[in-house]
Amino acid sequence: MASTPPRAATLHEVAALAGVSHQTVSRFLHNRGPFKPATIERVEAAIKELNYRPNMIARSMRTRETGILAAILPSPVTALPTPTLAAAAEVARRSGYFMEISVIEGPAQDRARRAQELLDSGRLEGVLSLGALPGMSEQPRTPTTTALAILDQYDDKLRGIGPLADASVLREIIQTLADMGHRRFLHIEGPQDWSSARARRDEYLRSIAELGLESHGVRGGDWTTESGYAAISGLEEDSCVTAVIAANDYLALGAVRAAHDRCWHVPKRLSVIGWDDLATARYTIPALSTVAVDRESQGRSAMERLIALVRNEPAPEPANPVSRLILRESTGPAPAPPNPQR
Amino acid sequence: MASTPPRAATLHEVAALAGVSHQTVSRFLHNRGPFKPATIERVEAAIKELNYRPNMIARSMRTRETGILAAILPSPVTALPTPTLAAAAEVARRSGYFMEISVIEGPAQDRARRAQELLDSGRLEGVLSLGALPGMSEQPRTPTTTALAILDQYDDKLRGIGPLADASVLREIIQTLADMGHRRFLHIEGPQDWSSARARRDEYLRSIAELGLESHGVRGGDWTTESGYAAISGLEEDSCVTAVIAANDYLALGAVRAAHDRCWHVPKRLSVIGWDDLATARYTIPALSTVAVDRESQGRSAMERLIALVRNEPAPEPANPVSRLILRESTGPAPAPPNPQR
DNA sequence: ACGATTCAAGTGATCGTTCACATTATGGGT
DNA sequence: ACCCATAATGTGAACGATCACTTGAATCGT
Repeated sequence: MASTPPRAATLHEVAALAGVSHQTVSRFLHNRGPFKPATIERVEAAIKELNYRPNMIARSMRTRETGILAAILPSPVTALPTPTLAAAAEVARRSGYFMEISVIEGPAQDRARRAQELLDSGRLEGVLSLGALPGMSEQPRTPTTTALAILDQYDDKLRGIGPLADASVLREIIQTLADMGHRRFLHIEGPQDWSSARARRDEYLRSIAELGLESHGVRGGDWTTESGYAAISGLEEDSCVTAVIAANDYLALGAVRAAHDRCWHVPKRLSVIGWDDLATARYTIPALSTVAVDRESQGRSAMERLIALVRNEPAPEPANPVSRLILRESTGPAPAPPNPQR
Repeated sequence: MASTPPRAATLHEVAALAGVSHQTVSRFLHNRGPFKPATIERVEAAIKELNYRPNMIARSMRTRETGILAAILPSPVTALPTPTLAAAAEVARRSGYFMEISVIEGPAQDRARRAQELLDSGRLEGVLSLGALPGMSEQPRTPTTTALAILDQYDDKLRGIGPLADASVLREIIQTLADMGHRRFLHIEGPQDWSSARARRDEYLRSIAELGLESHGVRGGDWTTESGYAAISGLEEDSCVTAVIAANDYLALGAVRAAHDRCWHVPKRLSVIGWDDLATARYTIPALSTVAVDRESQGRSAMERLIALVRNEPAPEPANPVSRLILRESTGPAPAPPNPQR
């Protein structure tokens, strides 16, 4: 009807049009207190007429609550951890919060600075970091600080978020492969500023040593398929490596393809095992052995922890993250040694 | 030193401590106007002492600018389109905006409603939707509305964002396969509320008809590997389909594996082609033929369009999205007919 | 018919910042 | 010593909502 107003309608304008006070409209929007039917009608009409929408910024300014939590992730991640994020978002939603995702680029140092800016902005009630932030640790919300929870499988000091399930699975993997006759291993690691990557690497080295097996070393260094491909295609022909443990499925897929390209059959000549159980892992050829991490429950309990920190409630019982070894076609018995030793 | 203050320091507190007016501190924070060296020193000291951080909410309330754009995506997407998002975020960053990602769950109807809420919240200066929003279309920013750009390969009315590169590639695919002797095709489609999925399906049907080839129909319906697997494993043994065109790489990977499981060699018995050129597509076995969509430039120009809408500038020249057919190991000549016809 | 009680709605301050404007130093020329 | 331009800083009102109170209208028992 009327020409476009110069700006969005405010509470006061609605109130004026409805012939009531601004406070009445505010109460109406929050379903507080009883109203006379006539009032309801007039206010509703005015809201509709002006196409009124509450200004969240003004509201947040007064209440100091935004209802928004952010999940932040480092950018150079091959694929965003969708199931983790989805589970976290679902928990947030059910608790009345909205979760947004902020991708923070750059080296670890920069990331911590940008994360601090987010924490200080006052725009967020809590921040869930996927991946470690150098020099920062979990903190509850106070009038001066925004709550921060860190999901990095383990926090920086390896104080367990749940038991060290991570490590135990790696040992199980190596034991299983050893039982199949494998003696010489290779680890393709992830970026070492991820504590989950560090934990896998460390447990790999420890298990190899404790079980009296041989390691041909550690390669890789980021989370990409290319890196996995390079790790295997760069291997000497006589390396005698028969089993490869990759820090994630992308690395493992690259490794499988590299083996294929140099005519090393997987698993007859080389066994490969990944980590994460990507949605496609059971459909690849050969189907990829991997570690299924319960990413849903991981995301869920991290978000529950964050919300407890936001509300200054005691931390909820953390769900035990269950990491489960899944053997598929990419692993098998070690090949018979090319030239028998005795 | 001092005990934790009841709440974060404000401009006024800094000003009081430094012995200047709040406005001087504000100016200082924005590098406006010259200052006496002594003033600079005192203000800097006060900011440090109180660990002052400007409250972005209060600032936004006054300036009506938040510097924040959001990319929204529907949730049931197998993997977030990382390259697109990264490119978009980079453009935003360079233009002085911060891009956050909001995942909106639920059916198309709900999504549109939630998107509208985001648009109305006042928290965002612009919204970039990946995927169509029923009943909503691109709009510039006005005092009462938030800018909205939609990236769905093509917008709802198929008014080309750039030329219909999409379609032309599909025709090229079919022509190429026909040249290799293929006569009977199958399309595995994506969800039809995505206009890109619709465009692929429509062009598939049109090309088949115009080139005088046969279609065994259309299967699929979402973007998942499972769906692709089911499409092929459900195929009759005597379907005579020799070429499968999937609407994305996940569907294609499922199709390849299903073929493998029923002992249909890819590509000797069945050629499969995907869409998107996933990072892993060139490493799968067999390496997947696919369509490389320039997702970076797609994300980039969508974000440039959004920023122009936010600033009420004329729309920038859209970069021509170049879709390029990449033939790898999963496609090959059609098999000789099992029983020669003449 | 009147005071007490509950119902319904109104008033003005406030959150922390920026805007528009007013005011007070400072220094140089005559 | 005075004026004036410019440098440097100060003042108070917005922004649009909510909070903490206060006030006026209806209801009811006696």
